[in-house]
Amino acid sequence: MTEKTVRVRFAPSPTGFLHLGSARTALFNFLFARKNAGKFILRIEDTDKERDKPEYEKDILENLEWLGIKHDEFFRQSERLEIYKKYLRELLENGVAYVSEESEGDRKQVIRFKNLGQKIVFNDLIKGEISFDTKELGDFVIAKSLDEPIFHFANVVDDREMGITHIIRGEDHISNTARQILIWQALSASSTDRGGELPSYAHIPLILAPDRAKLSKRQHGETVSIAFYREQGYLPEALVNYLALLGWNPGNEREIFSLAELIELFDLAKVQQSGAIFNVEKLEWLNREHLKKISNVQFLISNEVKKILRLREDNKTKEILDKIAPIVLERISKFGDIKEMAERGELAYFFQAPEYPKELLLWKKDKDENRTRERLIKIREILRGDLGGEASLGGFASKEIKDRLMALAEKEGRGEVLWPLRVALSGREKSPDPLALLEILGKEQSLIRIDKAINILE
RNA sequence: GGCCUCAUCGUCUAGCCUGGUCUAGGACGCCAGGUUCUCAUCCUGGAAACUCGGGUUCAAAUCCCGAUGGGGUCACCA
Repeated sequence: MTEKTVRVRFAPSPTGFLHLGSARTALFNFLFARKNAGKFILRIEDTDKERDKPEYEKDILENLEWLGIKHDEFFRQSERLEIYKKYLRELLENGVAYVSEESEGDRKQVIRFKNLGQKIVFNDLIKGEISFDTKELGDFVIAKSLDEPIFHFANVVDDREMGITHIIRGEDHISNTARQILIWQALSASSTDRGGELPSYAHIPLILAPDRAKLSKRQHGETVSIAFYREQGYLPEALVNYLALLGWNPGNEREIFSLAELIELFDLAKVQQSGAIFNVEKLEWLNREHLKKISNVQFLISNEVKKILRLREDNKTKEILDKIAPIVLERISKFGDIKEMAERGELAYFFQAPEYPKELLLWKKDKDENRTRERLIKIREILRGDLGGEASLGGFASKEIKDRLMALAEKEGRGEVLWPLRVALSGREKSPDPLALLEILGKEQSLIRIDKAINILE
């Protein structure tokens, strides 16, 4: 049996930014095409002169590319008006369509499809058998004029012309399917040049907002657009992974996938039948998982920190950036979180000595200023290498230094020693552990900050 | 409202087709405990679901019917 080459299309209209739902539709089409060694066609359905905007098309193209969803062929309906006109004429000549005089609407004449009102049954790859009685559709409009086809018509003509074998789209199109099949059949009967079997349909469930309604720009704002997540600093691979998992799963418990792995595993039969609520928390988790996987994550984090803190490019800065990148990685789920860290003051102290109130130095279980000061002095002695005259043993923040600090902490109480040390170094009640801080700041800077703390307690 | 469609933890889901192995598994989130002081990470544990009602059957989350509930769609938009 020779199977026809799989050809699928993603057909957005440039009336808005690429949003979560359409991106997932594009993704499923793309995965299906790649999995089956077929072609993925991108077709811009810009037949609505009033609402289409070039910047929306640009946004769709850019974000699809960002996600890694590459098309094999590209079309724009506004450039194919002659083709629709040809078919329109043909249907008119055959009496399948007719020019109708209108009393309502903004045209006095439109082209309507002569609907015989038959029953349409099709087998949806995801939903199963679906049947419609097309009687209630009436003679629907297929074009405003010979030069202005509307969606249903242009869409079907192109699916025929482009040899589409599988139509994978959102289930909000289910009710459009009946009239599109009607048009398809009419075209099949009248045109001589292109035959073509009716494509298979696969209507995928919708992505829902937390209120269970279909995601829409109007109701749910900018959080529905891909660009929004891109700006927040999510990884495209995480978004692709999450979108794929919304309504599809491989049938086992695995959840982390690269695009290549998704292509390998994708199967329409495993697509869900009911809508799925978009959950940012799971996306954030997935993004964290992907952050851990990408090789240049430390470099990217360093750059981001440098940019946000407006740091100079010197060796010392670079050294610190390299050291804090892993620490930042542990605390973010997306690159955008770095900015928030900076705003909360969780970054600046790495690069300049912090200001803090004296009370912060005091550990909750021992608020005595003198004892705290004495402990800091002991810490200073250890760091200087003043204790026992063995300063030459190892470098700064070496195992010896750490062992001594911990020995002191064991003796005096961990919180009693480590808390004031951390505050002295970071000026904050929440930070990485003080030993790590010592390593990042270096001997000189650490001692400056400890001296400062000792002075504050004087 | 008509038509179409769907229904397992709060959320994403496995299991359903080919009934028994399901006292229903995993993940996110949440809660508790642990890991050198705080935070983060990590580890361990925990709470949490088969919408309801009939039927078929020795046996139903799984098959059938109905109810209820959710969603979609009803343009000279796509």
